[in-house]
Amino acid sequence: MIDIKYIRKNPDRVKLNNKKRFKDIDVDETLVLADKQSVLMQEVESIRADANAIAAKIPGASESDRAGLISEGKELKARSKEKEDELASVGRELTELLTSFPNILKEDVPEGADEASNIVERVVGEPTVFDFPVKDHMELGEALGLIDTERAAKISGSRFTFLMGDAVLLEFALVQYALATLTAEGFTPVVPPHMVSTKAMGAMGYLQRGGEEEIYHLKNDDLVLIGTSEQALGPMYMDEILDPAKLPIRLAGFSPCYRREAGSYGKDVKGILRLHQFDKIEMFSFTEPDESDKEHAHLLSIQEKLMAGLGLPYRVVKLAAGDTGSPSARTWDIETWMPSQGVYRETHSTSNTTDYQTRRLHTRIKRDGKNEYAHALNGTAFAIGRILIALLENNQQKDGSIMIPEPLRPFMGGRDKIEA
RNA sequence: GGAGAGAUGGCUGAGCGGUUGAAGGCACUGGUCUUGAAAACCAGCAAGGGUUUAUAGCCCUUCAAGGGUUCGAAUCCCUUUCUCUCCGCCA
Repeated sequence: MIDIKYIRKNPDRVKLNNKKRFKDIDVDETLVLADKQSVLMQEVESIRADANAIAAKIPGASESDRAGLISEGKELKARSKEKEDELASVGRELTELLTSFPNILKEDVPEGADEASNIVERVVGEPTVFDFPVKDHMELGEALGLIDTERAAKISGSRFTFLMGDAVLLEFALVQYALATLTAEGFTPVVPPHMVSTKAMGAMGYLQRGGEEEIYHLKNDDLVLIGTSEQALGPMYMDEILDPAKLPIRLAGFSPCYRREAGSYGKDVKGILRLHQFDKIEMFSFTEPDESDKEHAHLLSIQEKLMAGLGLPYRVVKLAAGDTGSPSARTWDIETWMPSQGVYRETHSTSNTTDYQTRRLHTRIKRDGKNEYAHALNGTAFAIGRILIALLENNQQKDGSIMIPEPLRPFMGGRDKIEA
């Protein structure tokens, strides 16, 4: 959600921003509605003030005055009720409109409708070269007893998998490596609830405009499964006022991610690139408003540090306006080289959501006696499925074994390769 | 899952239809006293929103959350959530 005051002050900038993001939202209508709301609010408050004044007179009033005051009070009450109903309906309409606004993009975000306009900022490492026929992660994984999607399909359907054996050890090695790196950076490891209330999910902005299609809903309990730990970490400080001295708050969430993948039938059906369930370590930061840009660069640098440790070839991409998610003001993706596909695929993402989520969450900080919305940022440390693909494919040897990156070896019993 | 008790300001704890936005205590802030500190004494001290140059004033809202009764609700009624005790179940 963006600030109505901001829209009022900069209507043209908001219009331009929406246009860049290919969102057709009526800014003028929103402003008309907002004005209507503030007029109504003042009317309601003034009626209430009158009603309060009358109620205060009654205890001391004479018997003869009493009846008159009470009927006057009744009248005001009825008038106030009428206005309140009107105000509530305008409020609902306005909130609905406001939540459809995307965040205001940072100046440096490239224009363009889709990923074709994304900017490759740098390429690190060279696409891996093999002097033998390259196998994809499924061939490798099945041969080594790491991945069994067929049996998973039998019990759960498509887009599920059994990770087994060294794949599991590799997952926990990645988790350990990431947590060691992140705690050194001041992150607090967090295992969050995997189910959150629809209220919390709604406050994170994931339930509007078709968002609910993507989310598993446990209807008996009105809980939803998180699609990323961000959805549990963001609402953690809902309705709280944070002490700026304690910022930034840096959280490293480890959790499964549950995704219905409703709109992706037939896309990436092979292997473990796109699953209904995968584990992920996610970075999440709350900062002061003027620190979020610096923090965003920092999150990206941590992602690159983690990648450098694994020695995988990747590139950093800044997403174009149309490819940037609604809550984000700027998003960088890290795309890692996938030898079997011969392309870079997204393995990491980091977004500065500025005050877009914190405004709905009412997560604020008090500075110089004033309340301001904190800024929130998120970034992938490792998404287990995709990083496993990259590791298996890039590190495969001619004999079908997989070299283990050096930083993971201490967590793999000191071994340097996975073999049959 | 069953039975009961509860939720009030930073903390503690009164209030149980009408100057109660909320007694008292602790903590905190300022002052007197003191070489300094402590103690004692005096004074101040909730938050959110609107209006405003204002962290002045004025107005609205807030005693877990939501709804209701009433001219008037922290106080009465309903619903929900959470906490505690006992029983049951369980990793």
